[in-house]
Amino acid sequence: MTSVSTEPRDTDGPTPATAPTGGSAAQRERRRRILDATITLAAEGGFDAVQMRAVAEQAEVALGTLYRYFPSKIHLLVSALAREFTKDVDRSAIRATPGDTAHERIMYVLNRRTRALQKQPKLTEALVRAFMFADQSVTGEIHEVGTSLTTVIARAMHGTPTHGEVTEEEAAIIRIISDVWLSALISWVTGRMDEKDVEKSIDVAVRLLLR
Amino acid sequence: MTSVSTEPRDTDGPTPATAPTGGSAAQRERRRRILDATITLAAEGGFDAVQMRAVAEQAEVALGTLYRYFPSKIHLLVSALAREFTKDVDRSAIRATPGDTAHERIMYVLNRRTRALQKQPKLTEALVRAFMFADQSVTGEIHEVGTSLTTVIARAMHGTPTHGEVTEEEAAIIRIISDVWLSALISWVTGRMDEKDVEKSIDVAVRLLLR
DNA sequence: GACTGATGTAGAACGTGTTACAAGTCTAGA
DNA sequence: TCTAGACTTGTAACACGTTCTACATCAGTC
Repeated sequence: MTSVSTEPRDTDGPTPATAPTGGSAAQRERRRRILDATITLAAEGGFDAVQMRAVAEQAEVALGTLYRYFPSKIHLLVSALAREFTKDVDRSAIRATPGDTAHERIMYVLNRRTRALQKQPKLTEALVRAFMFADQSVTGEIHEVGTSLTTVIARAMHGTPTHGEVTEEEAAIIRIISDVWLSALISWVTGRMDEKDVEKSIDVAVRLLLR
Repeated sequence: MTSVSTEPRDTDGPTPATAPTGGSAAQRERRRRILDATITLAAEGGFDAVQMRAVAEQAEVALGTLYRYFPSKIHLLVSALAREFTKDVDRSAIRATPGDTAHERIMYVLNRRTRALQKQPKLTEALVRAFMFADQSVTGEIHEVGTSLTTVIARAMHGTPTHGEVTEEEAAIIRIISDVWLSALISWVTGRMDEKDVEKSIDVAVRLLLR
């Protein structure tokens, strides 16, 4: 309970594969099944449908095991989000982003991601709400998500899949764009913006920041 | 349950004072006691300490009555936030904001608000997390908060307490600043940023947007 | 003053996230 | 093979948000 150390893992026991790698093959497999079940349930019924007992049942693990792998529902959902975003980063590394200007390229990647999320509104609702609700204990997973997003935007900005250096100013701009995108996503999830509003608000932000 | 109307109030029954005004004096008084209890509990122990039974007890109303006034814990907390923010707006209407440039004035009001929030970290945590977790049913209260924030920034931008017109572009800039401020606040609440980071990130955003 | 409908009260009950625990199973090393 | 310890299972229990029920109170109307 007194986990005040800076790194939240490995403080008090033999907790297994909190990280995607490590552990036995059976453990990695269990972890995969759990995250798959999470995504499936979230896609069907959103945040409320991701019930720990249901996830455990669908993943064919005991409830206690589920909690051994993911210490809370929020950790579980944010980890699922992190896994999805990581896939995106890998994809963005393969080829250059289409578009002639930084503005066009950034809008391309963000809109593509936005539309993908909007095709699965329930899933998005679950993941975004978990992300927003996360407290200090989820710092690691949150950071992973942030890094993925930053990397993708940075690559789009430069137009190359290579991981070029970014200046201080560019980093600041990227952070602001991320903030705006996330805020817009929240507004969309909670029904305060429609798809057009989301694209528009990001477009305006990018235009103002890159001028 | 089928409250798809644009205005969420008065759809299905004799629900009393959802709005701050209206109802008998005794009802306004109960509403005030409930929100006071909410703020007190939140200030002491944060989101988790705002337990519906505890709020009801401290406000000296029955649990059922509490739910009649505020249909969920989230509504309750966001309403409390809205009340606090409204006080701010009233204050900002009284006198001009100090500062020679829009940048200085905006930073002045946002930093003042930020520091006030940081003096009561538990309270802020409770309010911000509720705000983030709010779903569609809380649209009204959320909108109230957003309007307050926008108004305060707009006044600071122009340097006058009068409610002058804002251009499309100014409105867009204000929205982005709000987004950044909120994101920074979340990061601070969840321990991913310290006070300096918050001020800095807003300062950078304002500088980039007002240049 | 008595009736009536809305409002408030007290407390039980339910659902779901989380924790606890006893017992079974698997793995590494002797 | 045997044993120790970690891991997994199944299940019960607990906490808190939320709902429900039966009764009390209060305001307005006859």
